[in-house]
Amino acid sequence: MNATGGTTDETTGEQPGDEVPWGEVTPEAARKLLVAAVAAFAERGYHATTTRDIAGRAGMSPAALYIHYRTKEELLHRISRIGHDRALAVLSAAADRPGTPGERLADAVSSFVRWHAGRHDTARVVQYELDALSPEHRAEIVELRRSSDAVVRGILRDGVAAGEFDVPDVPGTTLAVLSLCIDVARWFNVRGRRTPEEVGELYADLVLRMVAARP
Amino acid sequence: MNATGGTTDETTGEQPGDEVPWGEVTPEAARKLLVAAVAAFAERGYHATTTRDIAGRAGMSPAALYIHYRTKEELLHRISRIGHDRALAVLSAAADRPGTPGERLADAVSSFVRWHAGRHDTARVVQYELDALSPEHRAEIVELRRSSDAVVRGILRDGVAAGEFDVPDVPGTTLAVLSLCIDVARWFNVRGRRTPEEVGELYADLVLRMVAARP
DNA sequence: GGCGGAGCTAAGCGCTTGCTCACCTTCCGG
DNA sequence: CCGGAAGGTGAGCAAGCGCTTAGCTCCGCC
Repeated sequence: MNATGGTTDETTGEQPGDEVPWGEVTPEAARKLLVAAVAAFAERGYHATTTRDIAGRAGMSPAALYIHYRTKEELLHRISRIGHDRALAVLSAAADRPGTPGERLADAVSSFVRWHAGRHDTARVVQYELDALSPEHRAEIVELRRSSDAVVRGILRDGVAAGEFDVPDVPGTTLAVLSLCIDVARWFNVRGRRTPEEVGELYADLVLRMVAARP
Repeated sequence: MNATGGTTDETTGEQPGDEVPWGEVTPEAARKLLVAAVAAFAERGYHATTTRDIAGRAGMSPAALYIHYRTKEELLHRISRIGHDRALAVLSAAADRPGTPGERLADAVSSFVRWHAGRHDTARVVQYELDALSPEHRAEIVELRRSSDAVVRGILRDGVAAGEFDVPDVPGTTLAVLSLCIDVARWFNVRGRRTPEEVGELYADLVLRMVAARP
């Protein structure tokens, strides 16, 4: 079915289970357009990006976009939906692994941060272009976000119950932890000094200090 | 000159030294346009806001904007410049007050957070519309941002030198602290459960835990 | 008491935007 | 060998954009 025999996968250095970046977007042309849109939205923002710009980056004519997507907003929605699903999957996987609350929290934070740093263009679109979505699509994504919140809050509650954490304000601290991780997408620079792994480790340590019980 | 005799100041409940929100913008019409622009940019983003929208909110015709500002981008630049100056002033004032590094850090974080929460519409424009500025204007603002970084890094260094803090990675922790504070502008909601003061206190506590030396 | 300039508006210019449509390929089952 | 769907293009439409301009009103000043 795929037009070219050659593989055009960009190796992104994530876990082995991660495959091709946007492999789930099935018609090859639709995938190319979506990848181009992610790059454009991340660089300039949704409203400053034109459909001609997206099509141009994908090496196609502007009209081609409307064969695979009804509107520019639907394209953003597809990106947001898949991106949020991925981020939530990364977070949940870490949270569900066995271990002490401290180990699970460190794992969750470092994984989540690694995703936001490594896929920072996707993450930027997903986290910062929410308001460009239609009200219905926005509501759908906000619901996913509540799930992320629940995952982190769950770990904190477990740690408090086990006497391992000292967290006076669990909802507030959950908010702070997620905010810290998400904002990585804003400032992370590929040409900067830190790798996604280093930032993940640093942040896991900082978050553990935030919640650790004083002995 | 002003049409109505009544004062239209919105009381914003900041420190007494803070006066009218955008008092330094001198022709009254220019101030009204700028206030309208802040509201519009914060709500929809710079690129999704039209000059007609700004003028409409200010109760004027679209052409009036170009009497006081050369372009829409200059309006954004004025907002960014003044906003960053204010935020940096708040941060520096707290950092320069006498006290232990711990006290100064707590004071700096709570003040900075209070500003980002209380003036969250201004902060949102200032922190998240940086890329809409022209390269020259952008560079100017980035320079201001480096000053904020230096202020926080200075406190951390002092605390480490005094043996009060345990911070293995000072630049990285500086980044995290500032990121945490700045991102408040993104999620803070006036109709939410927390007041700016409460968030400031919570965050000051969390940051102190991040850097505290283990006894 | 007429004058000049500052402040503002109605109208609109030139251009770009999201999106459409008539038409052209390519490919595959009968 | 051919008919028709699927996927793509060039040209372009209506609407909206940032910004300009001609002209009006108001007011301090000689």
